[in-house]
Amino acid sequence: MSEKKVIQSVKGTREFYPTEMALRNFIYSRAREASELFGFQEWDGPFLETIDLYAAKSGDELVKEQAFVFPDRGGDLITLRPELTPTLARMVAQKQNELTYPLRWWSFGPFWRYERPQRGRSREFFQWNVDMMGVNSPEADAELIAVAANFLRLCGLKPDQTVILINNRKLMDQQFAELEITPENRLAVSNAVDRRNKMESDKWDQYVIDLGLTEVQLNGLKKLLADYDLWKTSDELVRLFAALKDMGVGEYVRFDPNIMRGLLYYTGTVFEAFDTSGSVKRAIFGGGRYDNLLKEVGGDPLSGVGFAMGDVVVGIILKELGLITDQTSLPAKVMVTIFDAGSYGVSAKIATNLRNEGINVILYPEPAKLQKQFKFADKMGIKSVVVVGPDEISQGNVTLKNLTDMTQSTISESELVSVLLKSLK
RNA sequence: GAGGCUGUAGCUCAAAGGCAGAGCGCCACACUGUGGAUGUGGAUGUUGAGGGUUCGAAACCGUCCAGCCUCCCCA
Repeated sequence: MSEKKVIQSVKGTREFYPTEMALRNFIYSRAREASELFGFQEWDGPFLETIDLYAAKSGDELVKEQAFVFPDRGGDLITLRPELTPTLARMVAQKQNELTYPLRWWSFGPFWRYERPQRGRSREFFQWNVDMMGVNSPEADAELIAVAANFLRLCGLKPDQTVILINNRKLMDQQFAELEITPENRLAVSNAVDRRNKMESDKWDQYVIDLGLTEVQLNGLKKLLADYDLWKTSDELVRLFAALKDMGVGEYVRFDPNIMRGLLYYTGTVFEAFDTSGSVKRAIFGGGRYDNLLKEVGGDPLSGVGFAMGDVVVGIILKELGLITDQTSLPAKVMVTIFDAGSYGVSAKIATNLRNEGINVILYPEPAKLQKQFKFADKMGIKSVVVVGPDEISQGNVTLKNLTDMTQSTISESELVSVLLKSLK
């Protein structure tokens, strides 16, 4: 440790020690549970893709600036996948007429983006993707939001700790039209809306004026963005919020006209989730309806709705709120000690019997002072320790110590399994 | 890609040009059949890397690397 220099990991990559792995698995298991509650099927695509797949969305900064691209030995440009949606579009397009719709798919896997690592953002991350394709209705949109809300609930995040903000691109487009904002200008205005909470108020006003809007339009826009009842004028949103209520997640959602989302392909409902403490300003997840995705990869038009969630932001929030109740990193609840070299065989057989009953057991790997073995058990969080010394062996007994309440009792070896099964329940 | 802050023991940090330290953790013993407590003792560093200035650098200067924050973008 003192002389050799440890070679650094690649910048922005993740190292999952058992504690971090438990967090990742916690997120993965909750994502799976939420997905499966709604009948979604798990799928995955390649981690490597050609750059052409992403080039279909030309002009996309995601690919040009933020993708890991390198030549393979044949000189072709290979990309570490920065997102899943193009892969989804291709895989659906390839079997478009064989698949059964509405199609409900979910996926959880690694992605890479070459950006500056900072809080909530790394170059390597895991992302949960959930999509429904082949149906276009506010109720379908509501189902996706309900999956996401159920994930929050399963993680122990309460409605007062997180909120899913919802808007609709069509509604905003119509409002922009009423303000007589030209169609060419609407994208830039959308981006301005996205950036509004990052800029000072008067600077933002000037920014919007610089885009070519009049004072009247600016004031109309500001009034629009403050109108939290605007959703009542949209049939789609009225139906969406009704469905969300019926699906039991009304507490988690709120209309917010300021949610636009940068991605160009969203055409209707859009949504993003945040933690209300504001400790992490980034969205926990985001998604929306896209109606024209398959055309770009050669398929027939097929509408869909989906969202994606990275593991980094939600991981920070779960850690901060102390919600990691999972004991995934607990290796075993039972440890069998080795009293001395001569009794190793007895201990090993006891451990084997317990394992045959499906109990996870650590057998101390060598004779050592009991003190040392107990200390190890304590540090590993093991609940029960079995001691098999000369006194026990001569009587056919074992001593079982409960490290949680410090009690211990000597019982016959034949009782051990049933006593342990009972206490571990 | 742009701007700012930071980097000292495993961790959190002190030492403000003059002997590299503390707390916690770790290891051993007290305790040869029992963990967390207590006591005693012990180990640990190319001060992120490599240069420069200086009699002398953890400190000052520039370079590189890494982390954090803001912007860009986004999960």
